[in-house]
Amino acid sequence: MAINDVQTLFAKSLDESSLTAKQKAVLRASLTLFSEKGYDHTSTKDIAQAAAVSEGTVYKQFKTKEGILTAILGPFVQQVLPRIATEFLGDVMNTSYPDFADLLRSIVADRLSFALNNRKQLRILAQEMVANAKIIEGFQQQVDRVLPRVFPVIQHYQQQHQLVDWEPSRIARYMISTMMGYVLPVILSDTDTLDVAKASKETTEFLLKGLRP
Amino acid sequence: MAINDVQTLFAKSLDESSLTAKQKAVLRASLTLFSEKGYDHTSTKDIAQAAAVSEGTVYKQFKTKEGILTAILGPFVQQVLPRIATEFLGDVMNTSYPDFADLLRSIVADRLSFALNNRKQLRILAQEMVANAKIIEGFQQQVDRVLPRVFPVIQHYQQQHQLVDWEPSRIARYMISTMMGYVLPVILSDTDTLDVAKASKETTEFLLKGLRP
Amino acid sequence: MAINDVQTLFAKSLDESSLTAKQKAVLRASLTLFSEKGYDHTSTKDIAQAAAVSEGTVYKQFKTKEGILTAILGPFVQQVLPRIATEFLGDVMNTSYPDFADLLRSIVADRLSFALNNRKQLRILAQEMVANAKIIEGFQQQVDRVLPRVFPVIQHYQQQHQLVDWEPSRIARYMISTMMGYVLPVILSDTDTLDVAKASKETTEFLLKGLRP
Amino acid sequence: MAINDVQTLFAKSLDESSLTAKQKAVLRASLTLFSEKGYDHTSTKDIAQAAAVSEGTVYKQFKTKEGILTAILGPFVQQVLPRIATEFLGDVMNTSYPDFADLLRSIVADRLSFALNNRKQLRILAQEMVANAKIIEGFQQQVDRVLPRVFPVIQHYQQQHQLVDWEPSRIARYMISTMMGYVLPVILSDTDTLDVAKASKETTEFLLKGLRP
DNA sequence: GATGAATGAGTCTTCATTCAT
DNA sequence: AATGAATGAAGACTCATTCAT
Repeated sequence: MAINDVQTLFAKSLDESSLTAKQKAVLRASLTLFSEKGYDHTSTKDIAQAAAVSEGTVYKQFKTKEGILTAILGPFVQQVLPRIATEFLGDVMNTSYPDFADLLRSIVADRLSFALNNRKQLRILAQEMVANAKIIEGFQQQVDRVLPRVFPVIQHYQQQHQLVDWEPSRIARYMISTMMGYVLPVILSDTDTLDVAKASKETTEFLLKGLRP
Repeated sequence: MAINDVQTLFAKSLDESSLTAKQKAVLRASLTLFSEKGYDHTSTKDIAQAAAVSEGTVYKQFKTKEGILTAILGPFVQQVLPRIATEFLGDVMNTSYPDFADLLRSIVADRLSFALNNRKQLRILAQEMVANAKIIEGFQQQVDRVLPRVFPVIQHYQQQHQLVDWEPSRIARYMISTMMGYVLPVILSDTDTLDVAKASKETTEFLLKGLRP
Repeated sequence: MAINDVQTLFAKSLDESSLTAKQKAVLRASLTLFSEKGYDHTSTKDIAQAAAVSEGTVYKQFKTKEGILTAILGPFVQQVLPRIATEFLGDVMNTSYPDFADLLRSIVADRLSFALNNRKQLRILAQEMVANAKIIEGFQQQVDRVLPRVFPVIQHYQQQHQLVDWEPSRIARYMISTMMGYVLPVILSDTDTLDVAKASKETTEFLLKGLRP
Repeated sequence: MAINDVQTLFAKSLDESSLTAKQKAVLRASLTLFSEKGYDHTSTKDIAQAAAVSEGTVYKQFKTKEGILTAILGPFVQQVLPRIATEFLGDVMNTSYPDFADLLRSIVADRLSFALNNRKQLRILAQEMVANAKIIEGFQQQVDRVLPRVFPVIQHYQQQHQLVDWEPSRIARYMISTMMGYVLPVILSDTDTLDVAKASKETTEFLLKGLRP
């Protein structure tokens, strides 16, 4: 399953990296603080204290404060995101669901779980995307690279008359929008929790209705 | 039409307010700078310069920097938003569209235009909602107050078998999500422009399919 | 009696002055605020509000903030103080108390009352003397001018063997010190009140013992 | 002798404290500047420059500007003052002067020296006491705690008919007042210097006369 | 590698003072 | 005479970043 891969990949980038225990602590503390108080409102002093480390240590590996953000978001955006996309597409292709309904069910459940498991990073990502024009462009580029690879899949089901004959980008938009409708509130307010099973079922039900020919 | 009212209302709150020409310049400059660089990355010195005004003047009316934000977002969230909601519901009720399709077309076109016309404020609102736990709560409260008033309308069309028999909140969620799918990218990246007519048509088409019984 | 003269003199400087009602209000408000929060911690805005007057009005008569202080302390130090000293000496000389004890009783009662009646000004005076090297010099000059005129009186009683044969300045020092011992606590903490009658009696009793030949 | 202890104690609190050389420079510079220009008229920039240190360094140890004041006055009021009082009383009790005259001579010489050696701090203390209601209360509390411990000593000499039969608090008041009469002018105007030997002699002479039965 | 003292530019905010109306 | 909007120079404080130990 892709889900586990996501976590594994991200965990790996922490373990494989030539980071000392203290520097990992810095990253972990930063992840929490950034998602709680936002990047701008987190001082390097805060991070050092939360990581039980001196401020000097914070700057040993990550030359700047933005370096920490990059260390958290960079792999997420530039590696983890595309790679899981590829794997995921491989999954889809290999399994080659005969039914679009089955594919949709798989996609939705997978993505919702992913979002739930990576709430903190996604929250930081959202914060930075909204505050930082540069980040949003980087994200846009990744999306633009990944999305077209999904189009053939969509077209495949359109040819089999299982999907309405709209532009693939439009269909992708609705899929993403509808999932976001469940995910965004959870990311923004840490209070609510998401019943993934129910949400997946509802999302699939609506999308199947709305996207059938 | 509600659209014009929105603009009028907001324009009024600038004109009616006991603000000097210079103070209005402060507000206008802040609106632009906040939406461009974000609230945190805009210094009061920036604002003063952009408004061609001294820093002292900035603080004459708006006691604090946050006061400026409140002056921009406050009316938007606490007055404009609810008021247009009420007016809008009045519109809907009075006109009493016999067809849900007509209602939907009206809603979608209206909301998309509103979003487009208030891009900057919405961008700031998004920034603050993501960065500021308090703002998101205030927004949530407004939503919680307005949304239930829409439910009867939904139920009305359900009884007439024009709408699928799901919970009103779920139906509202999909309507909002789908519209957000068009609006969010425009808000976040000021580059793209939205073809409201086309977007309205597409949104309506999809929602009608997905929400019919 | 000298006491009333003091008040009269000070009141006169308010009434006689070519000040409008509003400007007098400024002076009254300043007197209160300065004595409560100190000169430095009182802003001209505070004064304007407390006097129910615009900031512009504050500056109409008193060109600067220090001008207000001068308007309050100036007459007190440069006119009122010396003048009452003169009058008082005239009193003493004219009445020509045969007994030093009678003179002392008169002096002490008079000065303690004066201090009590002018608490606020004295408090401000104390604040400024301690904070401001210039003020203390001005005060010192006045003291140096007034004090020598008291010496003959002291010497008179020394020649009559009613007063110990110390330097007049030393005798004056003890008289002032002892009275200050009662007055200072009252000035510094507005809470206590002084039983002038009792204090006068005690002070006189001690000084007579300590200063007799 | 208590005198040396005073200096030692205060010097210790500088040396023992975990302060860098630079931080001590900050404290020294502040002590001078505060006593010269007053707390309010000394900016943190002034302090930094006088200490040949960056403003950041000033704030490293002393979180706020008031923190510097506390670092200077705090130990003085809360530790040094009471401790020397205790030690001093120990001195008095142990030595158990048979003659009140001897005790008085000892007290007066000791206190006058102390005042002279701590001019700067006392000047700042005076400034703050007059400007700051809180400081004066803290000081009052210390006085209220220390003074009653002196009363038994006074009563002891009263029983031996060496001291007039007034309330101990009244006797203490005159002792303090008379000493203050010599000390205050020196503290307020840094120009004069005090001939401690002469002042002690005079003070004792007057008090003995004034306080004998 | 790790520390934390040191830096200094930058931030929000206050305030005495001026001036057009 | 009176107003209060406007000014801009400080002021206290923060923070990312560097460097000697």
